[in-house]
Amino acid sequence: MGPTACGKTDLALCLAQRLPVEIISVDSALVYRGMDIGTAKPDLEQRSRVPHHLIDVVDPTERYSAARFRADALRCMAQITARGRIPLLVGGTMLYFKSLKEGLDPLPEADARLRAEIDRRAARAGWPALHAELARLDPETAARLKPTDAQRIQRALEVCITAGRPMSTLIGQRKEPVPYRLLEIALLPSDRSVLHRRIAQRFEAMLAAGFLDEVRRLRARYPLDPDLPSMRCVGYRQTWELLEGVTDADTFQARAVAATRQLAKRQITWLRSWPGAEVFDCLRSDLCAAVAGWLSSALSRP
RNA sequence: GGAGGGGUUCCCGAGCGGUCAAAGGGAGCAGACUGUAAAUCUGCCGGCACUGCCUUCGAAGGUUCGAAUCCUUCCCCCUCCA
Repeated sequence: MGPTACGKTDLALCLAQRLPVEIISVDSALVYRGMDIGTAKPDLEQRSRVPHHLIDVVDPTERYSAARFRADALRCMAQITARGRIPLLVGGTMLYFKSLKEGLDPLPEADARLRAEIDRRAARAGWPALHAELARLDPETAARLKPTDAQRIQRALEVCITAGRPMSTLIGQRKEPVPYRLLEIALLPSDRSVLHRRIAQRFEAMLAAGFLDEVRRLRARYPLDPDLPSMRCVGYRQTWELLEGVTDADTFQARAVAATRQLAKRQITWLRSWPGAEVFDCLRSDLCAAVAGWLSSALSRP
């Protein structure tokens, strides 16, 4: 587990040379087919060296979810362990890690029609009005949500309406934790400014590698719109604005890099309070050896 | 050379005699997070011995009970005429 641009891919490939692992991507952006450059997806050469899973599993027009990730990851873990190998879960989507580790309550899944309906009402009445409605359906959930938190209000209403009962009564019940022993490793940069520099340099490299053309091709190939989860990914959202002519090139680049820094910050916030994780400085030069050493000794303990 | 416009807290940008440490936005920092999570949301954001004090609105003077706001000189920047 680690923030963007901290070196997860390199570390995973290095570890794969020392341990019998297959890699499972824990990343909400790597799941999209055709979104390669902007997501810093491991390339085909890298993926040919070690089996990778949960990369390129949906089109950018589709939606993925934490629940779907959990099911997919558990299936992969079963298959990998059946082959006598070790699943190496690598990524920065902390909600996915959490869902996998702790399980999810049996909530209804997303309902696109209902969400569209809720959006229409919000456009008319405003989110605070929908928050007030949630307070009638489910006071407990409304109390912990801010009237400004559109996304969670929408989800809570969706759950209450489709389940026919308050979301708060469905939560905290029978969550099933992962049926595997986890060795949790958190990568954190000892110096944030170094990570920020890496992020900027990596974005330059993405542009040089044809990131803009990648997005143009995606737009030509799929009926995309800026509200899709895929097009709200860091970098893609800003590129969309550039291609639509609402920003200039300089603003675009500054915004994309800033959005990446902010993503890293949120990931770091998760990791700081992640229970049970062994923390390594992702900037140390002997990172792979250090992690491999810790892993093999942890693996040798029953 | 002539005519205008402008220099504001890290950046952009409002303010145009007191209610101004100075709107708003961005960046940054901190945090929250159950099927959208690379999403969404919240707080902080000049300094300090912090219900107050100190430093700040290009620089230096001046007017005033009181100035980022008015006057003078100076230093930069931009537009236009030549």
